[in-house]
Amino acid sequence: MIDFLATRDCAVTALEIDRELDRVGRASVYRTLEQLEELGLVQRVDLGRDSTAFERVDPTGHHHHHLVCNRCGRVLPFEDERLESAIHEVSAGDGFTIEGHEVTLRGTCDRCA
Amino acid sequence: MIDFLATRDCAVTALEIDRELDRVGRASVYRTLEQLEELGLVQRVDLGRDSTAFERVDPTGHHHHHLVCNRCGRVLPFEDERLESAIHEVSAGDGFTIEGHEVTLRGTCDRCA
DNA sequence: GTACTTGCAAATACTTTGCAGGTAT
DNA sequence: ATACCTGCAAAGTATTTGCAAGTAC
Repeated sequence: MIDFLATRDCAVTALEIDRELDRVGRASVYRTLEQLEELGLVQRVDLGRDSTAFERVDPTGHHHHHLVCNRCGRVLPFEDERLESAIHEVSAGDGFTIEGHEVTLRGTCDRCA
Repeated sequence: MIDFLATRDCAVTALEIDRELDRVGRASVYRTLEQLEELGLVQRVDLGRDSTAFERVDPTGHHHHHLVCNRCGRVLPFEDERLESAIHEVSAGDGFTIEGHEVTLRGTCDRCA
């Protein structure tokens, strides 16, 4: 299963993994994802679909965000340097310590337009 | 229930609404939220908690994003003009038409620090 | 009356947990 | 044998749907 996740750069849901890997039970999928998340190798991304998606964390710190199609649910990755720096300069104030961020853009993809 | 939502500026989950309003059944809460969402009066916000949260949409177009505490799950609103403009300039390319966006910052709140 | 809305209960979907059996040391 | 990992099945939680009863017109 680890190998399978390694082949996917972008978000995959727990059920997708379970569906594609016949030899692995659902329980193990969830348990493994939980462990990988604790180790910081995998990250939970909430895309508003029926089930939660996960994706591997790039060890170089490089990361992307997601475009989600409102019609078909397709998820596409994107990157934007300006957006990243704007986020890093957000001062939350109030003693809130920011540790991570997540950006989701919603709209209509080329196939559904 | 509409009145109840009107009093809350920031994200509330369907179950919180159900819990606080004794006279209203769960089913009606979900059905009403669905209708309000279609009318554009309420917006679904996915904060990675167990259940999906909703919040009312400000008719002036003014809106905020969320800080979510990784330890206690508390949700705080924030706004940032620079962040908004950076998002509006993201060109998705690939024929993807952006209709909305959602930003979630995760970290530790003052109470949990 | 008809049309629409409600709440309850049942159904469905996703996720977690208990447990028995298997593997590795 | 002990410690750990697995899958299955059962339990738990969130959400949706069917339906009968209630309200509005």
